[in-house]
Amino acid sequence: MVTFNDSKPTIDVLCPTRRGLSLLSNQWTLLVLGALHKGTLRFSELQTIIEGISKKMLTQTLRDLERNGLIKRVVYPVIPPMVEYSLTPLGETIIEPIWAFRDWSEEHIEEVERAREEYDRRSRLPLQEQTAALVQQRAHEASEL
Amino acid sequence: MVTFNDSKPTIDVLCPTRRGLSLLSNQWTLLVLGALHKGTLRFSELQTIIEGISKKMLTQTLRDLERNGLIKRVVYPVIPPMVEYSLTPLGETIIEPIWAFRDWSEEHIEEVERAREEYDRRSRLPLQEQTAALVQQRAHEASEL
DNA sequence: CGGGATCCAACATGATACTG
DNA sequence: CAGTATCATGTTGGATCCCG
Repeated sequence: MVTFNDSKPTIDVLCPTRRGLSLLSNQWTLLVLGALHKGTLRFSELQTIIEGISKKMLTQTLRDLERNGLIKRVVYPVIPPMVEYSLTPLGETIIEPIWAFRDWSEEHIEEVERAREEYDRRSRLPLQEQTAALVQQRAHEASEL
Repeated sequence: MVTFNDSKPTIDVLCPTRRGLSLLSNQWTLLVLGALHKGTLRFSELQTIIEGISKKMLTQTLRDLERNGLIKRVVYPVIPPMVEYSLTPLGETIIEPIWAFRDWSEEHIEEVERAREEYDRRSRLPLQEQTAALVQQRAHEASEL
């Protein structure tokens, strides 16, 4: 079986995994959740911590996370405004999978990037040399065993 | 510390997590990897299994995964063509984080969806009633303790 | 069968300006 | 400070047609 829901041999549009995947529709979501892991942060603190995020995307990401019940938003009626964000209990539960992915990235991302460079290098060669490069590669792999 | 790389108090653009995140740039990547977990599959099998994916996106996703060294592509010189895809050893390593996310989704996605409906329902109310709804909510939470 | 090439609509996102 | 609104642009992905 290759299913994600252990009931059909297809990966159904409505299986939990795909519904969950929709939460990570933008690349910032996971980073915001990760940043909030240690506790409460203000809007401006998040924007400082998450390098490169625009105000617009941070706002939008925070709204989505709040809407999905993963974070809590607290507005203090002061001037200038102050808004604090923190994980809800539900939000805390998603930290573990995020850490799993972070750990995988730290351990394997460089191998991925090496593979990518190798692929790109090879794709710039004429066809005949590609075959030769592959033979080389196989010989290299064999020598590692 | 809220960092993802345990070196700076920011989530750096080049930290492993963000470089890893770029692998999941499209929503199909994770599903394709999951589908290949049990073994080799042909292009057409993948398209059948992953409900809703277009030929174009499947092709593109498979190319990216191959480029990143996560899957292997084997072309059999027959007519009609036959192409088989399978995980590389590197690709196998990413299955565990994927399963972590799948398990989280199965366990928590319904709570997320309930929160979302609640949020949407509440946002359709006039402001005064929103406050009342929040008071209700707090009372409900308190009764659960 | 497993693509590649092209066109086009929808969406995502950055920049900028404005506000309580 | 923490947003919202608007505009401009780039990217994505589906549909379609073609090919060996």
